[in-house]
Amino acid sequence: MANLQPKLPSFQRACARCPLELGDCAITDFNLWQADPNTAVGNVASIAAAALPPTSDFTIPARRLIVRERDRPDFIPFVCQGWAACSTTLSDGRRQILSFLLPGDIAPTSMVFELALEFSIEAITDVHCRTVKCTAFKSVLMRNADLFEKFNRICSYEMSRANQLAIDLGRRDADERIARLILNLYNRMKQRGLVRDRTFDFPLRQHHIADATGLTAVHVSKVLSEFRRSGCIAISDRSLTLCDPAGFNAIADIR
Amino acid sequence: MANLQPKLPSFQRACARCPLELGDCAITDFNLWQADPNTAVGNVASIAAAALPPTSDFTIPARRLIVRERDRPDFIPFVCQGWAACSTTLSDGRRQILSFLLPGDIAPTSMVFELALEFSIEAITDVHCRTVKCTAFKSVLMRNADLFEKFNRICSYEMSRANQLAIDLGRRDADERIARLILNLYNRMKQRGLVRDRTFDFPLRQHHIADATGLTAVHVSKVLSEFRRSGCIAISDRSLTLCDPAGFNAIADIR
DNA sequence: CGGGCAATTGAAATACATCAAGGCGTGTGG
DNA sequence: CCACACGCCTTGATGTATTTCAATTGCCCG
Repeated sequence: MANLQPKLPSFQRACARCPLELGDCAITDFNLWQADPNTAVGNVASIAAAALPPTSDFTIPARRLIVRERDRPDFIPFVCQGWAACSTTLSDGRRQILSFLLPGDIAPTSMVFELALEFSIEAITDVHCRTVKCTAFKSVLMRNADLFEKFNRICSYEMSRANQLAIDLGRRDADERIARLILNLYNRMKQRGLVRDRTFDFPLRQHHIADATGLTAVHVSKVLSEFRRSGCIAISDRSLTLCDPAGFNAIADIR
Repeated sequence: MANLQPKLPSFQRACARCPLELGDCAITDFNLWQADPNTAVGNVASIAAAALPPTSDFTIPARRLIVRERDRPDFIPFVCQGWAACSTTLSDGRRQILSFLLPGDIAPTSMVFELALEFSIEAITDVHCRTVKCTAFKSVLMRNADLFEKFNRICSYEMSRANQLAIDLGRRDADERIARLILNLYNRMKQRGLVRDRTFDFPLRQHHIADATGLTAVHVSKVLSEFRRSGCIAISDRSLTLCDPAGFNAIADIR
């Protein structure tokens, strides 16, 4: 994977700019850098070290599951590098992706409290995770009002994103759904400082877009071709450029 | 409305059986009966009375909005009687219903913490509500671990319902969506002791079903006709009977 | 070199939307 | 009391967005 450095030092390199540049990063929010003394800086280090839960790190290769539906993991992962997808699969194989996890994201917060998972999390690229034990995480949240509030904000965001998804799937056509998905990813990457010249890493396969928008991969291919032909976006070599933001927002019915 | 008694005494009558018969009722969970001395019984009365937030009651006629999108109400309503729908509307009029509120339900919990609402709540039948101030409710939750846990369970349920909705809208056809909606309502009414002989009050218009399933009212009419013709369900006079549970579960792709 | 995943493209099928007309029940104003 | 409008449901005819099927290509990887 082009966007992933080879070994564990890679984690630190990718994260080196994190507490400074990343505006919106769950790992920073929850103070997990501190577990790595090399990355503890500024106000991050000032939060009570005693409150820190133990973490553990690992890398999952692309296309592998990180957690499986109906599992009961006792940890919750944070994504340090790479992209992942949360999805559920029906008995006959139909699949719906509920959310994408980008670098800096925490997995769905229901993992902290729920007994059995209602979704799988699958690595799209190679994914470097840092995980926290649920019990430890819960007790940190209970003892630290600030972290608790951050956690609640994330829960609210999840809820509102889930509602948005339902509206998009129920009441928007294919063009709108796909354009909105791409813009959502664009904006989240931008918040994290991962967009340069309107261009960002875009590792999704068309079947990921299909499963996220409730369409088929064939139709996604046709719509994307049309988007490219009209000059709104350009996709090449796993990266996407937003060529005509105004036009694309119009397609996405934004504003 | 057949299922609504005339005046305020009606509230008490409808609720008289509540803490005893209703297995799954947010109003009971949060101890709001206690505000009415006549209905405080058993362990309900045993919870610290000091922790009780003040409530206020009112009735909203059918088809009226209870709260409007983008409003910032400082209260959260509980539904004592009647049905309501939470929905969002796009600029061009397309509408998606995100959830139905049945007797005993609390409105979406985001109302407690969010600043601006992302949905409207509309009375389907005449609705009798009991509302609680958000600030008072929050402080009760913070002081009472038991209530806090109940609140969290409701949040989790909301989240998992929102995900279910996305899956249904993204990956299931019209028959499945409609059957699943009806079964979901059936089961929730049953939990509340409001199903008798497989029959329950069903005040939804076909356009409600359409807006909840992402279909048009015309198509809903055709699908429902087919369901009736095949003998799975019977609908008459605002009430619905589940004639063939096994067959209907099969249509809904359950189990 | 073969084999599997990914993307593209065209033709045919289909699920659902849209359009249109009619019926039925209910409230309302003359 | 009737006329009329209006909301709600039904049904058929037609239109269309998206799926399904199929064939082809490129590409990466072993």
